[in-house]
Amino acid sequence: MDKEEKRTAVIHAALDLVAEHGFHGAPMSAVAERADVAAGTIYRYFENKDALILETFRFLADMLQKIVMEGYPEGGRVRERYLHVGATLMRHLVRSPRELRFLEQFQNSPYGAHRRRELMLGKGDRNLVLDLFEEGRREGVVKDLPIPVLYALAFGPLIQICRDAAFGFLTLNDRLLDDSVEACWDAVRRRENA
Amino acid sequence: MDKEEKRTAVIHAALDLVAEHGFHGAPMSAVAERADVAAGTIYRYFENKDALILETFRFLADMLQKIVMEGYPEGGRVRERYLHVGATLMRHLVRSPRELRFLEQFQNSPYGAHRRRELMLGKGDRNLVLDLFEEGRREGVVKDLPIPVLYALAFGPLIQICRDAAFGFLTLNDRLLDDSVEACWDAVRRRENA
Amino acid sequence: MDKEEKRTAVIHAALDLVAEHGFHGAPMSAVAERADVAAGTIYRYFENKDALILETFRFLADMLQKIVMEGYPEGGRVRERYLHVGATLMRHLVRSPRELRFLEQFQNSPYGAHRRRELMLGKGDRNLVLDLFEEGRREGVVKDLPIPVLYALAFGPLIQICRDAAFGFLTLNDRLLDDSVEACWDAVRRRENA
Amino acid sequence: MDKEEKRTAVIHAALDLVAEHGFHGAPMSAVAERADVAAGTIYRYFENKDALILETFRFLADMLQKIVMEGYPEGGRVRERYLHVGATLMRHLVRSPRELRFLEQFQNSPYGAHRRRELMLGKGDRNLVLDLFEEGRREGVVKDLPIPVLYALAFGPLIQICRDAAFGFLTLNDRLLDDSVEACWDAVRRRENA
DNA sequence: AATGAATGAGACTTCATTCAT
DNA sequence: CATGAATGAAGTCTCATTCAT
Repeated sequence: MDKEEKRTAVIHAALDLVAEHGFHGAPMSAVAERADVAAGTIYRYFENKDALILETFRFLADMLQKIVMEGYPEGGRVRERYLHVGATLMRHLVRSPRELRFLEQFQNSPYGAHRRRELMLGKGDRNLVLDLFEEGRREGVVKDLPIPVLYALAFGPLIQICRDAAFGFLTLNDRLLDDSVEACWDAVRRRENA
Repeated sequence: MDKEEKRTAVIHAALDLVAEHGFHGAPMSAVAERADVAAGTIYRYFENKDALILETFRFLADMLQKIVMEGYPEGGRVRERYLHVGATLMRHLVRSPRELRFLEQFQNSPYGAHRRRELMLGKGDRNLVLDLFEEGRREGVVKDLPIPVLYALAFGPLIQICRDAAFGFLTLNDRLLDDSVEACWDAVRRRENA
Repeated sequence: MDKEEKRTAVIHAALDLVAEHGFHGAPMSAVAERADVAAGTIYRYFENKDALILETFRFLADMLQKIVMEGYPEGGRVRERYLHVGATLMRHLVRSPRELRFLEQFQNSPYGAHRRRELMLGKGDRNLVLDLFEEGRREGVVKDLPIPVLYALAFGPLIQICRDAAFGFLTLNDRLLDDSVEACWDAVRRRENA
Repeated sequence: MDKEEKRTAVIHAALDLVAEHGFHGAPMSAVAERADVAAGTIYRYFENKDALILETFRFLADMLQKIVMEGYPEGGRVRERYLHVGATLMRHLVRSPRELRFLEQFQNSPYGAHRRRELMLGKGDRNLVLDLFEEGRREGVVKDLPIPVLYALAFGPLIQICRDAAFGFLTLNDRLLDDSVEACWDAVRRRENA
């Protein structure tokens, strides 16, 4: 196991444990054991527990961004692009309840209180969703509401629905999944528009 | 201070501390101090910490239900009734960041993992929101989607928006608040309808 | 064992262990065990390890001051008063190698770096040794040197000699003890004087 | 960097770190970093941390001895020779608070508990100070007290005074420095003598 | 011979819970 | 019933030392 693999192993272990048992149930000792490294080793890669959790989040956020970018209809209409993002995101999360659980745990925790907005907004030069909403507003396709509101309308329900699916409150098939994304589009689109 | 008062004092103390500092910052000793009772006394009223937190959540959920019931347009149309619930809820939470914070902390924690659905669905003989959605579907006013999906579409964004407001990412005025609820209604209503 | 006894037991345990094994060899767990209390109990009486060590030092310093005050020739000449303090101090420390060792450990440690001067100078309204030196200088009995220098000349060797005795490098009888104090007096007294 | 240089680099690093932060603040990893060698390398030159600290002390003790021997008035009178040793020692330590701090840290630590006497007594065939005192006693110039007592009287205060100067409790000029050594001489000399 | 990543024992401290008063 | 001191398991993190490269 080389250096990078070990780092990744720790991140995966943290992801798993937090997803399964919450932050409370993910002591560093357990993370170490699951990653098959010694407790002290974690501290060579991460300054402290906060840093580990934060990097785990970033690892996940990066991954999601990559997934969403695959097949992204670059030149397409705002609606098509949003539907792609929403559906791709859901499809992935529904199949990865572990990641979903982690994101949930993270969002409302001392760790992630102020990082929420990093998710899915991209962190490089390009900000996928922000661009989408701004363009949509300019074109009059999307309601003239503040970005955080649009963000909440467009993605809040999707994640919650995946969560319900993960808990077994709901069975998600492709049809229902698409309908959910479409319903969110109804929330953000201007009513005069299709 | 009689028995019931003491119980309530403990619940309020727990609510405050969890809201302010998270579960992490709400040790039983601090709850006891804030409630002005001895640490051991809490255990006469609540079996353990989990039970205390859970009862605190229920206390809050009951309170929200009462608030939402006030001025509820019993005989009105589905749309009006939803708009009342959504707007009343937001208006209250936006002014009570303490309660909002607690609910957030609770939702994604070992404590509340499986209790999420209790909120706002009522727990007595009557289930406000459930009735609303079922009636709406029957009448063809609301999309024919599973209840959890409708629930996510209708309320998920509202709470998230309040949270954003609490964090200062957003300034909520009455207009924006109403527009947000209206947008959620767009998500759940059948497009053929107003 | 009542409250104050327990506090004292912890202080004694800390004193013993630091004296025997140095700060390094006095982990809180060992202090707890020696004091016959649980590890957590210590923290009811002392905020943290630093505080425990500091209070242990103060306990000792107070004790020494009391011992030195016994039989102190209040109205006597400076020489007599110094000889009393020096000899009483030595006599006590020679019989209490534990206390001696603690004081040594304490002096040059992160804990006591800046507290050195508290020792024996008294902390209340009255400062025994300071008064002694100032009076001696005024009367021309003591050399006109800064207080810290006088302090070093008058007490430094005494403590070192006790230490040597504790380590067995030296056997101290009453005669030798008195001669040592007398020699220190020679260091601080003006040569023209007896 | 050849073998001996590397050894010396490690010793210097240990000296610096212990002086600046105490033993507590001188982990082997930090020593290695400061010495610009790998952590493991230290163990090729020193069996363990204790050994490193001990050798650092010896390095310092040797250095001090060399310094004191410079300009030593070999054939001179006991008084002159003592004054030379005392003043040279003080002058050096006052300008080298780093070395002073190390010696302090060392003296009362698990490391140096029993090594104190090595300092300044020389370790080769010749024992500078011992010879001085013995000769002084024989000639009747020095009090007839055991060597450790004379040692404490003659050198204890000097080091303490340097320490006070290093801590800023005292400002040492040449005059005060000489007076201090002279005062110590008063402690060891027989009163009938000059 | 040198490296430095890995180890894991152990340090300090917190806190849910109990129980003698 | 209430109290709150006591408990001790468990958490985070450090660091002397080893060993594969």
